[in-house]
Amino acid sequence: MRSIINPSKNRFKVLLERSLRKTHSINIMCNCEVEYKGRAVSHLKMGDRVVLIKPDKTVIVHQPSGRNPVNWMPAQAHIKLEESTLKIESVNPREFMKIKFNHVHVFSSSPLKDAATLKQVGSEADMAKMIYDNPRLIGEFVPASMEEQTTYGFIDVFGRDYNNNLIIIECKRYKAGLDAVQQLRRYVEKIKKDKSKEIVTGIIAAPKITSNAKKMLEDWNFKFVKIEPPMYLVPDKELQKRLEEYET
Amino acid sequence: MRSIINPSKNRFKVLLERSLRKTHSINIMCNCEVEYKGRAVSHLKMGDRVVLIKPDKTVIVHQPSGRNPVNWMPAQAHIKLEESTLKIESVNPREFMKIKFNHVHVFSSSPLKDAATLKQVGSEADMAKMIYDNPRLIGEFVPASMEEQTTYGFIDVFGRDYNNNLIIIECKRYKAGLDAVQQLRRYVEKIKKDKSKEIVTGIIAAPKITSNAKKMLEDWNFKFVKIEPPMYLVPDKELQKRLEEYET
DNA sequence: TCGGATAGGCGCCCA
DNA sequence: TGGGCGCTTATCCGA
Repeated sequence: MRSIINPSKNRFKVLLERSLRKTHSINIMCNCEVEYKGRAVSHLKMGDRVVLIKPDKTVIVHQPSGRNPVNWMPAQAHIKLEESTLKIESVNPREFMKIKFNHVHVFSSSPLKDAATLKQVGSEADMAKMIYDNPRLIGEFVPASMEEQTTYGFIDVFGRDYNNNLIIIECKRYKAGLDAVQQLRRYVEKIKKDKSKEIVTGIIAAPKITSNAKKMLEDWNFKFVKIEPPMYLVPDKELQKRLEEYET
Repeated sequence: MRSIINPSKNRFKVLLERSLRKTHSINIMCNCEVEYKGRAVSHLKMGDRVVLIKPDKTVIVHQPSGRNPVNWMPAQAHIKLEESTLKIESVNPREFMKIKFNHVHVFSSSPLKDAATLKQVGSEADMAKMIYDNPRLIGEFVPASMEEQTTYGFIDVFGRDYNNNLIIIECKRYKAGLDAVQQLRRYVEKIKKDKSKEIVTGIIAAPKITSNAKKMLEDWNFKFVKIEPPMYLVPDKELQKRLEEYET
């Protein structure tokens, strides 16, 4: 575990090499320039950033605002330190990134251990399962299978109405757009053709749908069923109260 | 600028409060637990992580591997420190995240300043522009407009063949899949209807296309034209020149 | 704000 | 490995 403020260039190099060798997680607050070439080409001029290097060799560069990194390299890249100019170069078969450090404000590293995995509820798959287990949510629906395979994609929930006509349900955890309707349409057409059925009902199950998607849905005689994903927390009284407490 | 190894809980709290007040960028290597509730619900048990807090109040939690954060809160959230148990809670109108710190390995913060914005070449828009400026890439094509508007979406490049029939081009910077073909299909159908044209040619312009997308393309009598996005792994000098051009 | 679409998207799962 | 697709996607841009 190490943390150094304003290390000299030599010192920084030694620290970085040691931390990489020990596969520590590394955080560098610095002024730097970044160059990327591979799936696109980019250049980022001088500025202060946070550079994160993980034991798996993931490199992530964050500017002081925003949720997403401005530059990065995926895991398994090869990291090389350039002797003279205080650069690191991360390379994999299809791309590379160079970081040129002008000044290191803070260097810190630590041998982080983490065996935990995120437990999460509220995904589209959870939604599909909820519908499968509670077909009444859809109405006249007898579920048959989940994750039905088509060469044109996976059908979320598959079943029949009480007249034995096929029903295909596409779930969206938030708001269904044109792409969702197109997806559904692809499945419906594929199934109609493969199983030689005349009547196949397409249903979008989502908490919301965009205006245009609704229009397209109607053009194609599909249906929209408003369903909230399980555990989806809508802005509610409790949260509002909590917020008000903090707005002081 | 500050960096502290293994701060006591009280010390950590004081440091964090000061850094937040000064709107520094903050890095915390720690053992923690994370709870999230909002667009989904999640829990992450004890483990070592890197917590990044930016001046815009973005909070990002990274495990020691992988490119993506395991938990996060977008900018503009309200951050609160809980007195007794060494937690921070980040709240916005629709979600909140709690981080409970069991131990802080390293705390560091620094007033990072960064005015630079990423200059990048090789986007889909760059591709569309390239085609618009060099219609021969497509063949028999007279470009008419870029970013043509439909209620059902934006057409990348729009034009005509030598017989004055309409051509719609959908660009993809990497590999075109089923969704790309569906997108194209949506535009073609819309234009056919709106302009009462019989013949509208749909073209996918991309470096690659998936096998299934190719099949669907053929079903719909669309065409695939193999085109690389501009600046996709070109030599250094040229890149430098090109980047400079784009920066003007 | 809504709606549509891209992203160096990432990451997961399944054939 | 390729293909399809969800994601607390984020982010941008236009109406």
